[in-house]
Amino acid sequence: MLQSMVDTLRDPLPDFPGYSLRRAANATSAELSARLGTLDLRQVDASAMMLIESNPGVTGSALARQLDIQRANMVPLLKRLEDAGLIDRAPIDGKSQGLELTTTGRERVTAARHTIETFEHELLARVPEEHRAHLLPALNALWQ
Amino acid sequence: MLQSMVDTLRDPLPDFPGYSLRRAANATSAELSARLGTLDLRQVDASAMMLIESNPGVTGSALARQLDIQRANMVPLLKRLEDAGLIDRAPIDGKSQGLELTTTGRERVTAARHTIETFEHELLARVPEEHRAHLLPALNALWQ
DNA sequence: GACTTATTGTTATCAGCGATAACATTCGCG
DNA sequence: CGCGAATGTTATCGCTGATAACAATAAGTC
Repeated sequence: MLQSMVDTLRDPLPDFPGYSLRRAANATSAELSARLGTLDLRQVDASAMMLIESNPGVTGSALARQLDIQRANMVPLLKRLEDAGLIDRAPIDGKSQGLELTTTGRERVTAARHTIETFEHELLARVPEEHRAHLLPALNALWQ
Repeated sequence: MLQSMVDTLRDPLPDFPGYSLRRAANATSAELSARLGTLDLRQVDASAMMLIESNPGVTGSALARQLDIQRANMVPLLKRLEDAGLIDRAPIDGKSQGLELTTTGRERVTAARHTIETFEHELLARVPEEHRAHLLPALNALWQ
C-alpha cells in the first residue's frame, strides 16, 4: 500500500531534534504571544521588563547584550515601552541612560509574569513526567 | 554589593522553559541556516525537500499541512525550489499538482541531510549525557 | 592634557518566517 | 446538476532579528 493511498505522509522530520526544537518553539511562542497580547505586550517586551525589574537602572546596551538583541533593535522596543508608560529613562551620563519600570510598568510586569508562569506550567504538563525535569537543563545547554 | 557594580545582570529569564526554548531555537536555527546557506538552501527548503523525497508526488497543500505552513507561503517556497531546478511539478488533475525531486534536487537533499545530521549530532553533544535522551521526546510532546 | 579607541544611542534598511484575506478554478459529493 | 470544499495563487502585513553607518560621548594610553 502506497502512502498516497492514505492521507498521512511519511515524515522523517520529527526525528531531528533541531526541527522539533523549531516546531516546539513556534507552537509555544504563538500561544504565549496570544496570551501576552491581552496585556498589550509582546514576548520581548515582557522579557525586557522582567530584566529591568531585576536590574533597575540598567542601561539599554546592557539589556541588549543580556537578551542577545542587537542594540539597534532596542530602540523601537524601548520607545514602545516608554510610549506605553511602562518604563522611564534617566540619563546616567552624557551618553548612557538608565531604565526603570514605572508604577504601571511594575503592575504590568507582575501580570505578565503571572501569565507566563501559568503558561509554563501548562507547557511542562504536556511533557511526560519522566522527561519533564530534563527539558530545561537540556535546552539551556543548547545556547548558554 | 549591588549588581550595578559588576557587569553581569541578574537574569531570571533562563528559568522559564518557554524563554529557554525560544533562545535555544534561535541560536541553533541561526547556526543551521548558516550551514545550509552554503548549499543555497533555507531551513524550510530542506524540510520541504525531505518531505517530498519521502513522499514523491505529494501535493503542495498536503506539504503545507504537514509542515504547518500556510498554503499561501508555499507559493514562493515552491517557486524558489523550481527555479533552482530542485523540484518538478506535474499536474495531477485540473487543480492539484504533484511534486517530485529532480536529480539535482535528490543530490542537494542528500547533501542537506548530511549537513543537518552533522549539526544535530553536534547539538546533542552539547547536552549533558543524563539529559540527552530526554530532549527529543520532551520537545515532541510540546507540539505534536 | 591630548589622542585614540570603545561604547552608546540612533536611523535606515533588509531577510526569514509566518499569518490573513480574498479570489478563481476545479473537484467531489449528495 | 449544484453546492460546498479544496487547491493554487496574489497581495499585504507583523514579528523578530541582522547589518551598516553615524554622531556624540566616555575611557584608556602615552
